[in-house]
Amino acid sequence: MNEPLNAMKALSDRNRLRVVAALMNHEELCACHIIELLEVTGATASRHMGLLIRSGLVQSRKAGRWVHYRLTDTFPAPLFQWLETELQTDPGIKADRKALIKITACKH
Amino acid sequence: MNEPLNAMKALSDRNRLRVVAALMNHEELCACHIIELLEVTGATASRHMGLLIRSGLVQSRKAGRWVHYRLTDTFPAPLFQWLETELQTDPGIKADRKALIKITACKH
DNA sequence: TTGACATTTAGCTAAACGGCTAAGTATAAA
DNA sequence: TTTATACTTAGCCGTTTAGCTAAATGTCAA
Repeated sequence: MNEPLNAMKALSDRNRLRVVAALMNHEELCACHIIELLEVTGATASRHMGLLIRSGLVQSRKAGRWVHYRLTDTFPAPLFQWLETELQTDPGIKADRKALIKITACKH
Repeated sequence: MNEPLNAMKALSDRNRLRVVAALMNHEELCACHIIELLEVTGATASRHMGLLIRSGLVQSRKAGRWVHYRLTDTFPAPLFQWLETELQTDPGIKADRKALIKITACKH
């Protein structure tokens, strides 16, 4: 039960769900993008990402000073499918998608 | 985002996930069955079930002094599918399934 | 109506959690 | 090597949550 339980715990926070939704549309995001999207401190973002990584839903890649995050290739497909359909029409997620266009404009 | 978020919150607790897993195999369970399965007080079980109902994943049916719970017919199918495959092999869930045979032996 | 039983609600406590700041680590640039 | 930058870790604080007991509510039986 631990695998689904940990995934549920990881997704039971609004900001972490926002990050996962963002990663479903962006392949890869830098820590600084996530900080800007969530409007939290780097410390807070880092703790959220650490939890997502320990849950097995997200993986990170270090490139110089930057860390890039992406969904793992073992991200549960049914979960992905469900979130995709549910979050498609969500106002908050749509606002995030729009914000991310500007946020990801400056590449690292 | 609220619909998936509330579902995730509802399933981010071990005992509530156990209840949902039980309801995936039993169509309908009485409050007293859930109390016996989780080995918690009636008050605790009631609070968990209230939260599951507010999340939209579970519905209740009052029959005299007893309340019966079941999954809603709008329970997200992808979520159901994922849980079904993941929980199938889980030792804790398997133990619950076994325990439920005895627990549900006395019908109301 | 009274009593017994099933469940819910209210109120408490301890633990978990999400936010922050400050300090630590690692890498790149000067 | 020193300084600046990107991120993580540690520690604090207020809020939420899961458990409990006790009291309230609702229903059936005597």
